[in-house]
Amino acid sequence: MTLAETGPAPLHQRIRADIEGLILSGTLRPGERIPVEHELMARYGCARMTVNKALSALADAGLIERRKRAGSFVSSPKIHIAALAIPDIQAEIVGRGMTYGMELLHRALLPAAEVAADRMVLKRGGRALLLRCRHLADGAPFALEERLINLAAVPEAEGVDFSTVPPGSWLLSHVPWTEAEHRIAAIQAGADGAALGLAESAACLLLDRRTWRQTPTGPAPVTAVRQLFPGAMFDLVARFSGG
Amino acid sequence: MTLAETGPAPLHQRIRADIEGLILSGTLRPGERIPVEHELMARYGCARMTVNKALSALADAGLIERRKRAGSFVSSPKIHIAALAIPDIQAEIVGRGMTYGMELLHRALLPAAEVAADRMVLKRGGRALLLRCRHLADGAPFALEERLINLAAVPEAEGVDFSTVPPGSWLLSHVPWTEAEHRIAAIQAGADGAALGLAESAACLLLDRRTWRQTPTGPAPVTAVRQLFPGAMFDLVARFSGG
DNA sequence: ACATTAATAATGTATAGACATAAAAGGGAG
DNA sequence: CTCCCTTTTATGTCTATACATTATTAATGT
Repeated sequence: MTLAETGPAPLHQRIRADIEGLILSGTLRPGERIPVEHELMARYGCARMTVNKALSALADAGLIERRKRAGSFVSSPKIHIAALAIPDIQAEIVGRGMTYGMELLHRALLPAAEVAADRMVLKRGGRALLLRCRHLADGAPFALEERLINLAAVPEAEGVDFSTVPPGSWLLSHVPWTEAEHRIAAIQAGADGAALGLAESAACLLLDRRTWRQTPTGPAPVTAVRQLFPGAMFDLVARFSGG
Repeated sequence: MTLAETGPAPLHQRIRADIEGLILSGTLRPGERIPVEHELMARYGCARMTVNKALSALADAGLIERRKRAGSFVSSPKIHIAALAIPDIQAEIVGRGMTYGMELLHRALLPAAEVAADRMVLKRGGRALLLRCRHLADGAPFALEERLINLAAVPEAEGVDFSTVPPGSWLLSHVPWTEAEHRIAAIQAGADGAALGLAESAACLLLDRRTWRQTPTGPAPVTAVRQLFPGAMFDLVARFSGG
């Protein structure tokens, strides 16, 4: 068995790939019409459902728009660039081929009154767990994290030993979240610079994320994180896509 | 016709929505098994193809994983957060309800030798257009942009009057691109701060983007941009998704 | 006991046909 | 000419069936 042995792709995937190729290569330009289903049926010698599956997938992916009676048309590139926001710093570091380490700097239980309303809105009498930790990649500071966990939504968190388990990784695998709000900003390191080995004036990336989970009585806040990254750059490759 | 009149959704969408709801609400947790197709057929009183379409869509969306002989399982949340990188600053500003303005600060034709290889690799004898401009929102500086356009890939660009048309908007509507590479970083404003009305030490967001277009002889560079945003924050809301 | 082989249960792909739905195009009445 | 109605075309959904693929489980033969 050689590596080149990919095997033949299913027909609907081939049709999809063919058309995708035509669009990405510029042969079919935005606004142009794609052959109607019956034509593709004839061209590939298959049933309409097969063609339909391919075109539906392209439509789902946002590459084409389908209009009844009119046909299918290449959509103009609406760019939803993928990905930033690192949900799991441990996974990110390991994925970069470095060894991960963490230090728990601070841990406290806060009554609702002490939690800033702009970070998380808790019910009266609720409590939150405040964690402050430092992530290390190959021993060097990678990020500083301050996190609030709503103990009403995630009571199990109180018993977890977060001195070895990164809170983000633990939450990701234990709590389903349904909505998140992100903010990204550039700020000067200030007093936090020391923990990252930076000057106070050094520019940092600040990632602010709050997540909610769906409950019968509406969305309940799960966690709020603020992560500070030193000068680090995030590279991301995006492909043309309208989804 | 009232707004509430949504009409009944197609069955496969309803099935999909039902299961998605179970997952997002936490009733079905990551790793748990989803009823097999025959069970769903019975429950909804429909054909297997219909159930299959719903489950395939969920799998495409990354909410579930399907294994032959074993069944379908809720996947653990792999987060591909949507969107950052502002492809069209004009659209972004207008979308925020502000008035857009721009100033072309500099325009030059560069021979290939003068283009830094880390920004764009040009063929011998090729030329690039260098543009430097400032974007304004409601009259205030919004971003500083330095852009290179490969004239071999986009010869028409040489004749365009970029003193009124933002280069990003023009390129987006005239050149199909197929691949882009992004970088994001936080840096201190330095000498550029003045043009943005900032101190030299102020932290800025730097967005670096390079795009290619597919050609018969392989991908050809189209443009390389470097955009500097003052303290601005980008907000984005993401939903649970694995796509 | 162990390796090999067969049965089985689940998903994956595909077909041919049916009816529904939407929008464009055309035709006629006023 | 304009408005309204009908026709036509293309997509949207769904069914019932068939066979392919794959991994597990069970059976079998040494």
